[in-house]
Amino acid sequence: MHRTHYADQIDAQIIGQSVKIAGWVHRRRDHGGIIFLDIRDRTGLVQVVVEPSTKDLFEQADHLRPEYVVALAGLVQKRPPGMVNPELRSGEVEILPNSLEILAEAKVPPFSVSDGETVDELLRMKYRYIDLRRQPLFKNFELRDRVIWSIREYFHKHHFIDVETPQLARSTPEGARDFLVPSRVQPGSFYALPQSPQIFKQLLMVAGFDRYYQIAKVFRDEDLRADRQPEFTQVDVEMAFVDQEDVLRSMEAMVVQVFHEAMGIALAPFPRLTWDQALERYGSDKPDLCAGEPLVNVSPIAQSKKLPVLGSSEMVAGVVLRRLSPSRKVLDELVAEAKELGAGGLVWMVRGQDGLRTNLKALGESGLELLAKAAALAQGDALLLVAGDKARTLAVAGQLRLAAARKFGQMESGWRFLWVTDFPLFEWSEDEQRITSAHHPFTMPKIDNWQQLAEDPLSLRSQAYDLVLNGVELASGSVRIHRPDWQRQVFMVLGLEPSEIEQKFGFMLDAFQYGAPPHAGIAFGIDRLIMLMAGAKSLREVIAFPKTARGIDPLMDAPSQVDAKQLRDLGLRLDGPAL
RNA sequence: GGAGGCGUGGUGUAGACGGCCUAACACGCAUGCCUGUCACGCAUGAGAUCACGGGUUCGAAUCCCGUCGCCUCCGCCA
Repeated sequence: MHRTHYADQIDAQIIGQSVKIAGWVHRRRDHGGIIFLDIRDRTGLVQVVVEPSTKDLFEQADHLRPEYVVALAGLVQKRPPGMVNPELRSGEVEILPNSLEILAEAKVPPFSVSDGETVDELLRMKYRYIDLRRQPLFKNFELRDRVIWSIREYFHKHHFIDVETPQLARSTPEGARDFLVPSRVQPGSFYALPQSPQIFKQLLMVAGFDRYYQIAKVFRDEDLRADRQPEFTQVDVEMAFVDQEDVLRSMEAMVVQVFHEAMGIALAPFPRLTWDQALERYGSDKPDLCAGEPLVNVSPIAQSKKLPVLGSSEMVAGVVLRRLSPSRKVLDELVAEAKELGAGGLVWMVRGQDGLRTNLKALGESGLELLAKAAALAQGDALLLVAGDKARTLAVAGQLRLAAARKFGQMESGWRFLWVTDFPLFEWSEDEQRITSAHHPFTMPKIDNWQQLAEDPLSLRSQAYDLVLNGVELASGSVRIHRPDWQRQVFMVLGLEPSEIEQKFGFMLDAFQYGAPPHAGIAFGIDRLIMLMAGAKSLREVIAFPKTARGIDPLMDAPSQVDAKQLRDLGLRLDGPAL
């Protein structure tokens, strides 16, 4: 072994001991007559002093450069009085070496490991192994490890069984675009990389596994975002003989444990909203509770009092700004922002020292007072009103609420979890001109009898639920359909032909005929959770080797072209601009 | 597919009003000096087709057009 101690184990406790350490040269401070080396390993730094009396060592130390890999043995000694560095965990001591071995030399790195300077992200990704040496990035992976460890511990403790499911699966309709893998053995056929282990885990329930979890890599061939990578990791869970309440409770307990164990944070119980409530109050199905109070629905007042302009709208939703006394200029900016978000306009009112100011005088004294009262406007408060059809108005008001909170620096910090339940079962796809599943086609409807399903499918709610943290969707799940006849009915509503159902889902319906227990599950986007816990702005900060916004891995230079023989083996011929 | 931002030595930035740019500053790098530093200090030096291509102009890092790359957002993401 090259090492007996890590840097963070070198401290005043072991003064006088001989130790061996190994790591990278972080910095060298050469005073001519004496050389200081900061040796770095993943735990931190330790200072090494090389004195000219040890001539060989001194000459070697003279040759060292940043990022050289070294191993050295020496004596831990107390630093001279006044020379303590309180910034370092090992700052009370230093190592006086008696041997020093250069294990590897290093080119000057393309960017500094030690200075913490912001570096172009493409360069960081190309030299990811160097970026990962930098403390801020490495810390994210320590956190990630603690989180994953805690998750596994929770599931193991609660009798869940970790099962791996195939990465080479079949393409299924619905959902995101699949990554396809051509089969050599079956020319002309393709596997699909899983968008989730959904069907497999349901089959495991049929198999009687009862409680399953997996930390699973999943793949979606869609455009990337700061919080979306083409491959990412899910904590995938499924439980048999449970209802929605059981899943929510168990998963909430899991998240509470993770925050406690990985970060020492005690979370409050998670509030819950139905999907309808979330939309009505926050204009979003993933409300950010950090962004101040809910929207105010003043439609009833506007309509019953037949207020000018607003009274004829289906929905009038208000964003309340407390104690900001916004200036005319700021209000004009908000009007512009609202229009950018898709509002026809924005009505504002501010309660100043001498009454209510507004950009819609037609409301009159009494109209203004009514609205101001509904929003409980005190002096300095402002109310921003968006009006129009319900869906659009709520969406715009919801975004305006977030934009305003950010603009005025009123985003609270904290961990504001929220369960959103009772999602719609279906939605109408304008694109495809057909009904699609809001969650996925295996979701149990919230209905009293199955006659309802075909009557007005778009009005139905489902036993589906999301976990939201600070406005970010963290997990999504549902109670599943476990009866083949019910499942068939849902497929029919989705417009699948019976032959198509047999071909694409026959195996699943078949399985359900052999005794399928009622079951429910959920999947967490674990990268997103860790991103939020780490305070990072992008998933790339918590994934070791991520891809750029255009799906490129600049380190390996993937994806790449392949040679003709590979294509021939697969029975593929390229067509189009790639050639 | 669409919109916006950015691209200047190895790194981070300044320069953007066209001529003061023969491109500046900090860090890094090289060489030398220095026995208590910890972002060591001091001195000297090397290092840039100003992303690429075209245009306007007597003259372009700077203005215009196009291309490429990175980032953000919309679409897309059951």
